[in-house]
Amino acid sequence: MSKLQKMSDAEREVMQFVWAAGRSVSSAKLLDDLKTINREWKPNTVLTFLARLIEKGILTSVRHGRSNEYIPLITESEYKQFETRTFLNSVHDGSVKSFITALYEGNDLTAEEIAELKQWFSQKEAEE
Amino acid sequence: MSKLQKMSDAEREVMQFVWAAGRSVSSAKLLDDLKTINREWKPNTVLTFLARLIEKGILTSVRHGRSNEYIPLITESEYKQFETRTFLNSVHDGSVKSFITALYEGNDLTAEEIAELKQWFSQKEAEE
DNA sequence: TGTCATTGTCTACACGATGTAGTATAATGA
DNA sequence: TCATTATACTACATCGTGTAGACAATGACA
Repeated sequence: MSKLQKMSDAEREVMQFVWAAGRSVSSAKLLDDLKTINREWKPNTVLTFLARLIEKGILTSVRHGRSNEYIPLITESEYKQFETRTFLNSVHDGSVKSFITALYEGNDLTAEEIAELKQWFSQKEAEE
Repeated sequence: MSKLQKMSDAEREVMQFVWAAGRSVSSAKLLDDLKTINREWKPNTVLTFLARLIEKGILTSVRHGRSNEYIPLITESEYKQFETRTFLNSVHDGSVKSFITALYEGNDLTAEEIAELKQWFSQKEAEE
């Protein structure tokens, strides 16, 4: 419940798999999927993460027989929006330009990225 | 010392005043400046933040008589670069476009911002 | 030159988040 | 009904953070 809070790193890793699984996912499948990356998490550990994701307003679950089905309450994209806006406000006073400038000054923008973004902005502006 | 770590919120507030003060600043002036915003920090509390900023590789100090002079080791701009890059990697897999897209989809970009950024990119591209 | 006031460093502590997982409980199928 | 099994509850150490007291060093002044 409550307002939508930030995920921890481990929670984020788990959520990535939930989102990847589609509309909903059983814990069995999730546990299984998680084995593919070799995180040595005990099942209970993952269940704790899931419980916390529920507390944080990111997930919900429905009982299905004796196991749970987990269902995202928000999309990955929505979550990224949330994190992005929060970050922008705290570090860049809400200014996207300050953000871009920071990257540019750190030589963190390649010519390709610049071109790609320029393109993107032109298109969006045209759409207005 | 060490690698340059993230500041906490309170540390960030203090650092803002250090940066604003110019090349270096005495604790006396800093304490004084901080009084202007009404943070009810005891002097020792601020001193703790300063000590931690030193540990985190963001500040250094020189003894000057019986008081300290605090000197930033990095500029505000450099620090923002660091935070920005870290954030981009953790939330957007390093992709600036993913970042911009998130803002756009959240309706967090005004037409003005788009225009401004488009402009900015055109110019940068031209400079290449 | 010894004492005091000032400023800094060290130490402490409570609280919340996080990673980690054991134990208790409830539901199901045999 | 009872063993199985997946979930919920509880625990706990560690770390970051805000907060600040106690103790130490050092100039300044009598």
